[in-house]
Amino acid sequence: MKIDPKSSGDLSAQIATAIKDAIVSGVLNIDERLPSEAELADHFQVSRPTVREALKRLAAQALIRTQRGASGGAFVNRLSFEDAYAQQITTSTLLLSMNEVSFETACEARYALERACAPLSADRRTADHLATMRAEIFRQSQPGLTDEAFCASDVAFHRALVDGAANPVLSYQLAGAVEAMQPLMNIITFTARDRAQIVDLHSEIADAIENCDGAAAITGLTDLENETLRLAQNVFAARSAKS
Amino acid sequence: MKIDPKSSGDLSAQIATAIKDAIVSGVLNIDERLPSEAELADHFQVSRPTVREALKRLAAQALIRTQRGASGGAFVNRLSFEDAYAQQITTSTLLLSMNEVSFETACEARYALERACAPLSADRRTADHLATMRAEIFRQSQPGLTDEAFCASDVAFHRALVDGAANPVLSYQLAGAVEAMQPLMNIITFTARDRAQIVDLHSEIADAIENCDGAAAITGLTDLENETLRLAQNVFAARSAKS
DNA sequence: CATTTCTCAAATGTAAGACAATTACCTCGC
DNA sequence: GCGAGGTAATTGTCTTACATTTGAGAAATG
Repeated sequence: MKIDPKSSGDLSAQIATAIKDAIVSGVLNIDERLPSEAELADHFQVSRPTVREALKRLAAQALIRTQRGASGGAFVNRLSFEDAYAQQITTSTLLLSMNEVSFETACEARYALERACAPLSADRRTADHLATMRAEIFRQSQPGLTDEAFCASDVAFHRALVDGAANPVLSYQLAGAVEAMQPLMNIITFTARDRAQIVDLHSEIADAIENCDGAAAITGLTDLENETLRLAQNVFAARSAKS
Repeated sequence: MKIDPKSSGDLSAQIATAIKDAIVSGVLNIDERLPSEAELADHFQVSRPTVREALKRLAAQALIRTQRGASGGAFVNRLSFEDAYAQQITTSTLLLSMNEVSFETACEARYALERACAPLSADRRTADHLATMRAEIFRQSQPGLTDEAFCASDVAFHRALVDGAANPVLSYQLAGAVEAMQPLMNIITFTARDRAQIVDLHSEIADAIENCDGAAAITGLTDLENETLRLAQNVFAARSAKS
């Protein structure tokens, strides 16, 4: 399983890679126990702290979990969709915030992906998904809502739309695209009129999904994308005019 | 910046979270140097190995990079699209291999997402993208190709298609969906006739992209999805008949 | 005999100190 | 002025030790 080829980087990185390869290639199966830290240290001819650093690298990626006590140790972790969601969201968020991705680019990607889900969601949505969408629409129409809460509700609405497709792989992929947009959306300060328009479009989309009309849902999403872009342009124009 | 709230988990996990929050919230900027390990240990009132384990967790997520020597240390890393690609691909691959995702579900997600890129790619593809697609099509028509090489070329073809959309966020999202499918595709042993059909569909898609015809590209992708599903069903039927 | 409690061993979690390796910076000699 | 070498700072690694948790078996007790 565990040869350590003379590659580059720290020892802990090399060991982490070796173990990761063993997991990916199936040498180590799910829920199988890894050798103890002392045994690994002996095997790789390094000290225990070095092994521990390697294990922490893997734990950070949710590849293993550790348990203390007798018959404890490190176990290969089944990567759950929830773990993957979380990783996706933080990675996507950082990617957008650190790389000066234009609002247009991020928006385009998000709505392109959402439109991909729309026909499936129109086919398969359950009453539960519809109820969530309607509830978020209602919340969004409440006047006292802060901008942050409005955006959070927006995310919840779109999550329900995506989850309606009943395809966990799609949900996983979209989680990053939808949630990572929230910080960008938060910079738009919505006027009452803006919100009303968005809520109307949300209702239009929800209607289309309820009527199992995928094409109408796509149209609604496209309209929403254009509206979002228009609002963003206003904000950016006002900002550059001020400076 | 760095308070350590009484949360759960190991000390190293808590410290890693604290630093990550500082990065995400902007307290630490890109390329800014973190305090030295000794200073962090002093600040958090833990030992240096514990701090190191926390830093390794962050390094595993490409959030920081470290440098030895005087004026070395840990620096906030700009999360590049390439780093994010790599993370996405390994996460997606493990997610599919560890969760008994059906071939149909993965296939549906992949082609739904690709169809989302098709119109954009038809609009924006460069000669370079087209050339890559044609070259991969040519390679796929060579008779001596192994199944693995055929699948790898398939991935390269679809990557070019996706990259043609000229939207790095889309490329990032799709990288996982496309590449993670490869292990699943590899279980299909293609006959010569299968390959010819797939190559024809690839050509059809490339033609559509060349002619800036997004609708035709979507049609071609849908046909390819159906063909892929048909092949997979044959394989699964043959397999269950044998057992 | 059943049940509770104790103790022990194994494993991870944490700490402290030391040394090696690397690298920027400073000083000194020319 | 400039190059060579030394020096300090910092990460990388090793060693040793102790603390904490947890399961399992032994022992005590009803």
